[in-house]
Amino acid sequence: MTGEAPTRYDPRAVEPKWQAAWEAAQVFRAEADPTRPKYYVLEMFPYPSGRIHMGHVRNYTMGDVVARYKAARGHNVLHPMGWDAFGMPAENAAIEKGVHPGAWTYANIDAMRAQMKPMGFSIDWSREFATCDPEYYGQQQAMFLDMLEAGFVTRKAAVVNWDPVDMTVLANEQVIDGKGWRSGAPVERRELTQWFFRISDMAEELLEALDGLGAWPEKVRLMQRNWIGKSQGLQFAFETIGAPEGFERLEVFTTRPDTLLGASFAAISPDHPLARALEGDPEVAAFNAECRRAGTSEEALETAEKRGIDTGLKVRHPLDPQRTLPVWIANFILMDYGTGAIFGCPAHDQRDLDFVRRYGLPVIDVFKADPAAPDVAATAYVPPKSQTVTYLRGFAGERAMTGDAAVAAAVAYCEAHGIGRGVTRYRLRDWGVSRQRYWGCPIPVVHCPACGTVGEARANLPVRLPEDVRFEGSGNPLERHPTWKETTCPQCGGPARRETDTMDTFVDSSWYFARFTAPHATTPTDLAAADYWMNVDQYIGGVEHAILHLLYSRFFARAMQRTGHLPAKAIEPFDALFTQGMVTHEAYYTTEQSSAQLKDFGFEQGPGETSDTSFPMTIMRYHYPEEVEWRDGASFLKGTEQRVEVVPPTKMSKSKKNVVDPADIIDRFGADTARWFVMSDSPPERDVEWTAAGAEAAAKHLQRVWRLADEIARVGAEPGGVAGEEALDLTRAAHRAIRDVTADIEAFGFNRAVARLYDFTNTLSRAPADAPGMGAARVFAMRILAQLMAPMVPHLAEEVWARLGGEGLVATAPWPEADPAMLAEASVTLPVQVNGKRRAEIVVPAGADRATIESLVLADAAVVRLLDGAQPKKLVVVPDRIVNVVL
RNA sequence: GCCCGAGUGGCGGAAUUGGUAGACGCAGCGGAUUCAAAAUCCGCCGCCGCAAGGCUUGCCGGUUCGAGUCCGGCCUCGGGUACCA
Repeated sequence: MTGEAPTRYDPRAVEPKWQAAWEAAQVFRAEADPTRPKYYVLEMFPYPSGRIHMGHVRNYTMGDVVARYKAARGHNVLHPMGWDAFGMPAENAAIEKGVHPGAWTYANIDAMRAQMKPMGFSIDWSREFATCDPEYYGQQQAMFLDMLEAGFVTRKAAVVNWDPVDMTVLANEQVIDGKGWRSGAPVERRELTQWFFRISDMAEELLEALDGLGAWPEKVRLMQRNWIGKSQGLQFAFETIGAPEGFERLEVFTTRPDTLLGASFAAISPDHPLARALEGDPEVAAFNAECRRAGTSEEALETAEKRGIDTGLKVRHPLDPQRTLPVWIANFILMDYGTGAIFGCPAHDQRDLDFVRRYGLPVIDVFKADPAAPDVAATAYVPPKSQTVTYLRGFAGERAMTGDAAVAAAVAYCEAHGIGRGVTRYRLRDWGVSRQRYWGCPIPVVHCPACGTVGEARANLPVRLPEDVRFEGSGNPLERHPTWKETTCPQCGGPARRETDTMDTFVDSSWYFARFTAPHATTPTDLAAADYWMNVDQYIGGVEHAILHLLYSRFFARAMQRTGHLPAKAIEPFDALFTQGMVTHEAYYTTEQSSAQLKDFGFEQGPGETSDTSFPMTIMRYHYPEEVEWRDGASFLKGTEQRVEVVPPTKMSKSKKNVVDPADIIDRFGADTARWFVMSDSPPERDVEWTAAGAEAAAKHLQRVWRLADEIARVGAEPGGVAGEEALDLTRAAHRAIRDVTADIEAFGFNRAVARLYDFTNTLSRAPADAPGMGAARVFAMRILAQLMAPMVPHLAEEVWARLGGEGLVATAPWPEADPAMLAEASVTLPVQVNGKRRAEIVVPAGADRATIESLVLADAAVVRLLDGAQPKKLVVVPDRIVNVVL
């Protein structure tokens, strides 16, 4: 070894240097090349909020590891990046700060791109686009027109949250405790005519195709299956007694027709036409109005207290016309599912049981586990349909049968007696895409008084958003724009009005993956490019998109294929999916006492109250991690005596201020440290908690690898090459590292790959440097280490590679192959259990047979002692794994 | 409410198909180096117990020669719930 001090690794200098080298060699530029297998890796593109956060770093590092690994394995890799750029936050910024949504969005994109480039991701930036580019949304409008013509689009009424003060439609997120988030006014439900994609027509096909998605997580397929919600059941009509004209029959859908004899009431949604028809009764009107005050979200409806009102109407039981059931309006019946009307069977449905207990309606048992079982009391009896039960009031065959069989028999019986018919229903509803907002893709349709609703002429696309708009927080800016909506009808040429709804941003993200294959095409896609690059081989993103985004994309790919925008093979666009966890951090807050006045909450001043009528309240204030310090086993606001409350790690969010800015980490430690940290420790599908100590440890390790490489390079390889047992041991360890790290990367076990790389680094640094042939062995091992680390920490890997005289760039070097001859193990250590507890271990040659192992075990001192002269009852031998002696 | 996950030392986690629970890392402790410190290197490190030994993968029960892993019943936390993206 020479006496020189090792050079220190300086990421600030090294990282830009290699980024420039990759740029100069155009390493990440993707060009179609039919001679090589392609690989398309895609991470869910970001919303341009303004800053990248650790979640982005983790997501894109995972994709980058895959992209760099696949490139090293000889694939022609496509790894693009873009921006999901339409959406509400831009409009909120416009309202709050007076900036134009477009200016705000493009400034954010510039800022985020500038933060992302220093991360050294292997992205083909020449394919970048934002969904708010007219070149993108214009093509989206063209496809909308194709889909309109092909029958994939429809218009119908839908219910929205309406803020009566701001005169605007609210997103579910903007409804807090049933009140508008800005105005504080109680939200109303309002029905609007909206544009829909007819995704429900594809329910069966989307369901069946899930079976083919073998490289998707099972949980995502399950969630989609349940979301589509195929169910088979009976639809029939009750004959009503005393109902208003036109409501002589009440259509009901049930998945449990076998429980029809247990019906004790019928119930309809407050939004059911019959419920509306009865609003002449002030009590009914008041009840319905009350129900409509809650938000429109399923969560709000389903978690609300179960309440109802008796309409006084009756219906006849179809199997027993002498029996009549009361008709209730109940807040838990969804108008969107089935027919908006049900019959209640409290004995076998917990929600119905809770309801009848509250309102004193009868409970009628239909079946029991066995005839002697007690009657239903506090909990409904709801066994799986596959279970055999005994029907007490059977009308459909045998008394003892499974629920499934009974349902089928009940449907057959009802069909034979003209009571109803078996139907298949899906929970999946059509996809409403209309948004009454400015910052979205305009729906390219014109309303003409003469021709009706007409698609805009292709020559007029894109229908651009107007620039001169004002944002005041009320109404739809496009609707209020003085001239934008005035146009001429593309059919008759007469004056007409533009559609002022824009599209749901989920539309934008439902085809961007296809656009990346030909981002500058003058048609939505280029079929040759799509044919080469599709499908996405590996898609990576958050599990929060498991249902909506992925289902909409699957629908869109099918619709695009049928309108000629994608090849047939792309109807399932994502071959493999990986859902990664979030990056979390503790959150910190302090509380302070304050006072508030009722008028602060929008209440009017009461008669006896003066303007200073106030009440105490506690205000919570969040603080950034760097404002907090630990002292005497407690946390304080830095430099003060104020105690800080610590919230367990949650998703990093601006509102909780528990964010760590990747830019700060890059400034301090470099991009490789950030990349190494987010790949370490936590399995990628699970949440990872960001800690300052972890980041420092990552930086230290990378420095250590550099020192080791530098030292090995100084010593160099002796001319004789690898020789000697110790040098051979190190070489074997290198081959094992290749085998294990490769397997871990293939299996998305990045944390395991990192652990193995730590292990291998330890082995390498502890190998005796002066053993014979060790110089060559160490140079070989160090180069392997650099290559195996390259997908995670590409800059350090290039520097080490260059220091060791590696040829060209690691980024373009082929992935190392493990030599099977170097992997064989001579002997194995077998644990010996006695009665299932480990008591000894024996070393046997690899592949030793049962007899050899048995004789070794029975001769083992510990086993002999425990046997104490007796014969074992049983000897379980699993060759190469374990031995269990049963006494 | 409903659907889907997750729970292992002080902490993040590891553990082919049921086969040595705790790899690797963080924190901590001890030592070397140093005038001292930083940095670095070496060692120890689940819990109880002086020890022999016993206990231990959210809780309760089961299957098995053997359970973190399989089955049944809970608890807690997280994601989604159709206009957040």
